[in-house]
Amino acid sequence: MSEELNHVLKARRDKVDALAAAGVPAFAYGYARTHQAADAVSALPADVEEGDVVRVAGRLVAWRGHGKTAFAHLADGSGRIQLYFRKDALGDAVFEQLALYDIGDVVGVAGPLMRTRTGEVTVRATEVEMLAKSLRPLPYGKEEVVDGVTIRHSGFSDAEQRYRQRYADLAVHPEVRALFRARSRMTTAIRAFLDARDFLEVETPVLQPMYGGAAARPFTSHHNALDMPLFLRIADELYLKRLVVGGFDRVYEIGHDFRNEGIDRTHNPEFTMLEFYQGYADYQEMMTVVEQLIAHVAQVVKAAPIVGEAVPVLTPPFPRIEWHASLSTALGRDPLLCTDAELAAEAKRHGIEKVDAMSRPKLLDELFGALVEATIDAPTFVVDYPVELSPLAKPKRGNPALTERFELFARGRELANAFSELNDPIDQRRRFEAQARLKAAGDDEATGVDEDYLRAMEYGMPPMGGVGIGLDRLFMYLTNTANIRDVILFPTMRPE
RNA sequence: GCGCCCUUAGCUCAAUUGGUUAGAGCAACUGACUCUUAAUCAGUAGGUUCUCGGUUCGAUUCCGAGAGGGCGCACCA
Repeated sequence: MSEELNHVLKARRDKVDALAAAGVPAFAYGYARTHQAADAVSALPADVEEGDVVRVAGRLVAWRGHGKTAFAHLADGSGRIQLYFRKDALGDAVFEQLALYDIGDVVGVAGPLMRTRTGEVTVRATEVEMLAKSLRPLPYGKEEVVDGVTIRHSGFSDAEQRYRQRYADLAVHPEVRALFRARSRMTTAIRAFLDARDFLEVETPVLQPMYGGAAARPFTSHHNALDMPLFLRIADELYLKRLVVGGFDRVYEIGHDFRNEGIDRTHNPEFTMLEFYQGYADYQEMMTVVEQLIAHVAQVVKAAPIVGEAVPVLTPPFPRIEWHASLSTALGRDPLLCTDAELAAEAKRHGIEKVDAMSRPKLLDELFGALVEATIDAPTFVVDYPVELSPLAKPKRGNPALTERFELFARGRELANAFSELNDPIDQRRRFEAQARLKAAGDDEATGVDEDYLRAMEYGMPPMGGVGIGLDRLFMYLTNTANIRDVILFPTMRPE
């Protein structure tokens, strides 16, 4: 249906022409509203039959014509309200124009509030105005009541089309709007939480001459005037820590990171990351901040309409388990004392595949994932990871085989990752150089030596705790959503 | 990247073992109806069955290739 309009679309185009012929524009410039729909509904006192004149505007979502009268429902951001049109109140000419109105049109209506025989607050229209003619029918579903239970038939259930045409998905699904409102409230709550603790929200480059702060394949681009490559960031970390050097002791950023990797139900190429850094704090302090933050936003999302029911009540402190002790218990032996061959044998025994191709850190991580992470349901901190698994964290005081790092797990998934941040530029240079060797050897996830970052560290970087939280994943956990595309307004899709 | 499944009217779905003109609800169009709310009633119209190729007297149905999507696996410190 590219060139030839089908009859449904054709009929709507014809109505635009018919409106134009009557001197009525199909697309307006504005409408002076006095009430949102929900406010208008509550503006009629219970004991009053006829109230004030209101002006409401929104989308026609239902239409029931009755000859010389018609009922309709109009929906806006607040909810919906019923409209009542009478030929004798509107006049013949205006009433006949209503034939040119369709479900989906954006209209403005003025008139006094009234109550119908069934008690529903309704606008008895004395004026009606077309604000935007809908040329394409929205796929509204239907509701029916079977044995007293309301069953909603979605008119728009194809997941692909809902992602591609999120505007239509939102327009016909109030629960989808509720979900994304709740997500926005979560972000607002995070900002309020951090702002109240003297964190400064900052913006750091998305386009970076050198990417780092995580291990991932980047998106690459090119700046024409400078004739140089630029990369979309894979993490915020290194720029935020530069700012701590500069004297902003507490900073945070909420923004998109970009990773040029596979797409599945928990991965989108661009995703929302919260990172925050607190000078003079170590990872123990950051654990307290994280559990308070998570518990707070859970409370906020729980208060959101419709989606709140699924949200768990979280009460700090969250349990803490040690990486080493928990894996040793699950394994029945000390993993750090095992040879590589013994680790590979254990991994195989626990159903992990392709163990022969795995490095020692990878084997440790796989074993922990299979034996411990997968069993964690309620939010739990895993602390003190082996140094092999944590190249960016400071060594643990008193045990240099471990690092001061924690991850927060819930429902088997990682929600947060944090360290006592490495602030020794000499050590940092060694680690960068190791990365550079991997990169030279063909590892496309390894990064190079970031000389500017080293220069910043050499000026003196305060000790600090740093935390990264993937906000898409956090929101998925809170609302029990299985697919990341359901919490991203416009997920990445192949071209149609 | 691998495996399984899906793609039929604007939307949601049917179509017997491969068999007549691919059906239904909603939406649309025409008409009736001045308190309806899944409004109701009567009628009309609407299709490149994802694309290309093959098998067959005959393909929505079977086979091959391709496109898009879903789920699972792999990858993602």
